[in-house]
Amino acid sequence: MGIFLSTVINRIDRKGRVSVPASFREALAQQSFHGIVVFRSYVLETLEGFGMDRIERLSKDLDRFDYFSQEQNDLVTSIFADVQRLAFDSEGRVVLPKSFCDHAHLGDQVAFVGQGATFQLWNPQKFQAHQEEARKRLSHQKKGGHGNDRGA
Amino acid sequence: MGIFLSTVINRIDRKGRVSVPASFREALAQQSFHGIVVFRSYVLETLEGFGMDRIERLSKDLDRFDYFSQEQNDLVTSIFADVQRLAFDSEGRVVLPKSFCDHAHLGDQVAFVGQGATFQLWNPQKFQAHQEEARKRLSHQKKGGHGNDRGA
DNA sequence: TTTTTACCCATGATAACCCATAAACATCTT
DNA sequence: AAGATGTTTATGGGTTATCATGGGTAAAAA
Repeated sequence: MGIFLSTVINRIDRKGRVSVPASFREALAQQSFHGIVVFRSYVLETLEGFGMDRIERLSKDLDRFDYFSQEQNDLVTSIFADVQRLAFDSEGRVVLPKSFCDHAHLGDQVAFVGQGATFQLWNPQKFQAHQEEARKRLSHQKKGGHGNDRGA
Repeated sequence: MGIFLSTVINRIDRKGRVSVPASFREALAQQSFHGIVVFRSYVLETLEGFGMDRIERLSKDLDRFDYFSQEQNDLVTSIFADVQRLAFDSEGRVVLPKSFCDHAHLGDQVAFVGQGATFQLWNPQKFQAHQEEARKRLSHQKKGGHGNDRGA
């Protein structure tokens, strides 16, 4: 499976369509489902995305007749219930549901942000702020003494 | 076997019919029985649903347990005795028994809620509250300490 | 009969599909 | 090195197919 790298900002047209970056589509090329899988982060104002195979694996992992694990139930109703399968059109675009655009405060642009095995969809301004904070945290950590965790 | 994703709210018409979402029907496509299998959750005010093959597998799984355990008997009574097989009409709709609508407090709308290998039927308002609670619990858990910060 | 259940067709809204253009990028040529 | 050319990618719009929903009617059950 390919990996998702760099940040690409694309436009949302009046029909709500966005091109998924070509490099991301390439990373998803050999999947069963021709499209992406997206859900609302329950921590950040962003959308989490990846390929169908990943959600299928997660489904197998969580498949059980155990109704009494609170955390598992929470995960299932927060993720599977929320997930949208967004199929590519013939040009490699998807349409984001309105509720998802609201959650991530998307206007007429989206930032596709590679995260390795997954990616995120951000309001470009919000992402810039988020990224700067992340970098600041890391550099303070370095100056402060004890080392990075897996930092570059 | 396909998996059940997203939440779709559909209307119950005056004859009691509801369209099962097309994506759910697709997930059930290669099953022997052309319809869904539903029973009342014994934990929540919701209906649990899936395809025929799964109830057959559940039957096999329970077979391996102790025949005379209390839990076994309770499960069998709670699930198998309660299960309804609901066949699709030519448009992919089913009719929910009145006792089931009462259990889940269904009025003229149902939320079909994907849970991966299974799905649930909810009163839309009740589900929204239920989902928000689940998300809140998860996000507190994340912020609270141990996990990574790149939460879903 | 009266009620219920299954099947058939009609319609409006929406999402998928097709083609056209524009912008970005890389390659080749002179 | 600059310009020309070709190719991939992103964007825009129009048209068709699919889906959810509603109603009618005939067979089956009560």
